[in-house]
Amino acid sequence: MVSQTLNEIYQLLFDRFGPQHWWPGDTQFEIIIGAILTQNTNWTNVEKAITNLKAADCLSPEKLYQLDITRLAELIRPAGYFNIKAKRLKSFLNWLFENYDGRLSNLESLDTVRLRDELLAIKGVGRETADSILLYAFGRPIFVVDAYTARVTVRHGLIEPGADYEQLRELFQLNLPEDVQLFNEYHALLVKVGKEFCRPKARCPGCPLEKLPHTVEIEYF
DNA sequence: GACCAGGCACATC
DNA sequence: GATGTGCATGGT
Repeated sequence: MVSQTLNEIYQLLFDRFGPQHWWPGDTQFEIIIGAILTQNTNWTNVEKAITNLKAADCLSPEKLYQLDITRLAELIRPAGYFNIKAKRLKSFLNWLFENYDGRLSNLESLDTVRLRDELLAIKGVGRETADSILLYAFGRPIFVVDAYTARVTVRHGLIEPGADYEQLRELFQLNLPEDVQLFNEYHALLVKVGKEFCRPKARCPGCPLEKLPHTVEIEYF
């Protein structure tokens, strides 16, 4: 039973690592900015960029909307891909101001499917970024998939190699209760175990999931 | 010095 | 629809 295995994995991870307190961020807006900045980037680099934005007093929708894009790129430089990410942050803010008066509170009344579709229409916001925003900034019951999610589930035979993003998201959403706090903690725990043990092309001694069957050889993923 | 990191858009086939 | 490439800093 898939749901049973998913529950077992969650318990093993939670028992080992405990609560992860995600998303690291003080405000709804900071969470959204972090979600864009962390694309294919280590979180410690994102923290430096966010620190710069705070020091420049630019971490609000109004300030960031008005900030010169060249200046914005300078501030977020430590997060890498700074030119493209400056554009992506601007495209989010342009959407917010042109359609919702620059107010995140105006998004709360949208249903989750509508909000997801609108986020995905923004250049620079893909599935993982949109779903991170939905779950961690808006508290919607959407399971966030990332490279770690794929690696762990493939290695333990829960899904076939090559499964796409939506298949992975359905694996969790259809086999777990629709619980925002569970989705929050589960995704964070998968990132934790991915960073510390379930790494590319590496065996994982000491991994909390070590005793579970591995149906896919490490070399393949 | 190589490899990796909490992706995405775009070109090409 | 699948695959390849550019984007870039900082830690291991």
